[in-house]
Amino acid sequence: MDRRQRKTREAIFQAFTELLGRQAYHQITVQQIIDAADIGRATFYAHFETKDYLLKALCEELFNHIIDTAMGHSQAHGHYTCGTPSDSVFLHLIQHLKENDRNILALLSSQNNEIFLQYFKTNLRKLIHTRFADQAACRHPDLPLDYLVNHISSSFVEAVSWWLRHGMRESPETLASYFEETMRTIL
Amino acid sequence: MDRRQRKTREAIFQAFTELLGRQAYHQITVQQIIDAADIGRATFYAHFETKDYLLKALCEELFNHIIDTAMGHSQAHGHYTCGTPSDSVFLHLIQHLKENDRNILALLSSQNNEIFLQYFKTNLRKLIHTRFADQAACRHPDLPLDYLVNHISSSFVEAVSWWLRHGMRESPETLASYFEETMRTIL
DNA sequence: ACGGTACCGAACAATATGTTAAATTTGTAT
DNA sequence: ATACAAATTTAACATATTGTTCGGTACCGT
Repeated sequence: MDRRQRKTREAIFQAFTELLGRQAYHQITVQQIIDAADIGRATFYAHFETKDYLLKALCEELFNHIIDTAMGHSQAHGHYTCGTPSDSVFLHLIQHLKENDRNILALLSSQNNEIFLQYFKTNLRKLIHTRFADQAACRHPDLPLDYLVNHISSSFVEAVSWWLRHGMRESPETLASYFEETMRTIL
Repeated sequence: MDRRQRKTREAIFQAFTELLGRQAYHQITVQQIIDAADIGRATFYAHFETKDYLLKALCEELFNHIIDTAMGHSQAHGHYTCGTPSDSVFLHLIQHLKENDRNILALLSSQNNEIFLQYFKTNLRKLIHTRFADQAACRHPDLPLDYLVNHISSSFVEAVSWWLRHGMRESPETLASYFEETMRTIL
């Protein structure tokens, strides 16, 4: 990819996330992004068809990265933590979030959370499915697998969301233990 | 309230919900609502300052009603079902949803679900708090009450959301039993 | 150094928003 | 039944945003 393209694309993402930290998504105008990124109007539309597509691209970059590293983590350490392999993944996810890459915490906690949590949830379902489906299904043969996967992943996202709402007072370990406790019967 | 006001307010709500069944909230314009409701432009703004306020008003009417009746139900039948008072409330909630008052199912399931689920969740937290706080806190003294309430209510909303996504194939009783099962340790 | 391509800047039509004013219809209280 | 009050209508208005177009400029990769 052309160097110029990378730079403006990065500038747009940068400006966009910075704006998202201050205002709700719906209230942000393309013009604001253009001004903040300091680019020409036509340039923006050369990169993204719409504000919605920009959001989508940002989310994909963000969550694909998070889920992928978590995926790698859980696989790499899988055979070292046979006893309770679950908390390992979730703890790593929380810790990774706390590193606040690209100011993701602001995006997840602010007025925009509905949008981002939706993406988060969707991506997480894949992880949970490949990682814990067998385990959960074995413990609850009477529940549909879909239902279980949905319950686990949405519960985790809601736990993180709760954590953010309350100013992240708990340590990642504590939060992970909270989550683990509510999932005791399931995982 | 003036009869004319009631009628136009109702017409606006009617048109709005009907539109929400077909398009996403953000894509709906005030003009569309005006046309569908067949009212003058100024009239709309005399009733609602903004599209967002209209949404808020609709949500409040919708969920206040649902939660209130559920609240009443649980209190009225409380002493008859001392054994498992929990499923009673949740089952009634699901059944009430299935009656599809004001086409609420379309709103919850369509592209707008994030918005409505958010309202649903918020209102449900109050119900859960006054109804199950003691019970849950007693079983999990080491978890913050906030966390528990959030977990229960969001799990229920996610269960309903899952149910809708899959075409409501299960009966309300079955869904309630699924939910009950995942909440076994907690409630 | 050269060809290609990404950027700029300005202008453009189209559309949506929210407000205002006067005229008209309707409700309600007496 | 009447009269006053209040809601609705219609049309016009300024403003803001969107997405596109085009000629010109600066930059990249080879």
